[in-house]
Amino acid sequence: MARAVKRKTGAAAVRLPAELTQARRFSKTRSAQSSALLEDYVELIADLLTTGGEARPTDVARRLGVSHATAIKTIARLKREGLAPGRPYRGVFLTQEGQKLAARVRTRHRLVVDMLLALGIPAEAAEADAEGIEHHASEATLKAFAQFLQSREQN
Amino acid sequence: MARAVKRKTGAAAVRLPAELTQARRFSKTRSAQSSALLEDYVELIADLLTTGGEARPTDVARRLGVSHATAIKTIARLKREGLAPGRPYRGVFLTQEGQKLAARVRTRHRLVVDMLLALGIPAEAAEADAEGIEHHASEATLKAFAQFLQSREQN
DNA sequence: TCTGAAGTGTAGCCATGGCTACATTTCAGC
DNA sequence: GCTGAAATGTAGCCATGGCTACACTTCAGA
Repeated sequence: MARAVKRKTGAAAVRLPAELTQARRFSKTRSAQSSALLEDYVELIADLLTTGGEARPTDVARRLGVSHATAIKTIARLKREGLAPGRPYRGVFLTQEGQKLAARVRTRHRLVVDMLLALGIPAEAAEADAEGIEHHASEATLKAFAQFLQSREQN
Repeated sequence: MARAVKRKTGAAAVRLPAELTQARRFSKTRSAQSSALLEDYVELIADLLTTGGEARPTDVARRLGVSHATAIKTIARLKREGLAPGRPYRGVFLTQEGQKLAARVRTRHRLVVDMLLALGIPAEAAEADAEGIEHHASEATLKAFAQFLQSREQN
């Protein structure tokens, strides 16, 4: 049983499209994960700025449940990528681009949460799941969510 | 504007529950990501075993879109965690635990895909999004998805 | 039986995102 | 003004999950 069956020596060159499609899907999922972190930071910074007028690394760290060192390191990456300017010891802000990203992320987050709530999922679970789900919802999915919610409202 | 406002020196001790809740949510999301990879591997190995009778590292790598070295390294981790036994050069299999996990993951995957399809999302987008979403759907959310689909069928 | 191609495994590199420990800066209150 | 506590920043460690390069096994076919 353990012995491998006949090697498909020649067949390896004939790559099946289905195989490639699946590989592409996984790649997409992997890259989504790398941008997810930045999106979370930007969204949180925007939230801190609007509610408190300032966004300090310590607050970011506390809200995300990571050490302040981790938060500062990631914020440095935000700066490198032109999303969040800020001078040392003076808190962090958002560039126009950062603000646009934050707005998009916030809208998307609310949409996903509303969708889950509409399905009858308890608030706490809906919030928690949305945190993970939102980074993997394509435009098509978001549109479908919006349409579902809209059709719901009309009844 | 850049100057930080009054430090809330004493208030730091009075941790808001909302803050902790959010931090907990993010932690949960982070840990979900670490198990997501193993789940994907186990699901794929199960699929290869049922359709082809064997699961070879190269096939796994090809389907996931990673190098064979990466696949082998992760499969080694599966072995360490008691999910997938296998002797060198003889393909990989699943322990009972691994099979149970695979079954759970497969059911969940299909549920998420069906849900997205039911919302009118195109098949390719539904498959791709499900790949990311499935790892973040709690029991409550899965139950809600199932109920939604069931109510749909009755109409 | 031999051999070479394909598959498998190993070594070692990189980036990311965690962490702790330590150094520096700021600023409220004396 | 000083000073000490809190915030901020830096250094360096670890694990994970990618990769390439190279070494070793297997086995189909000559």
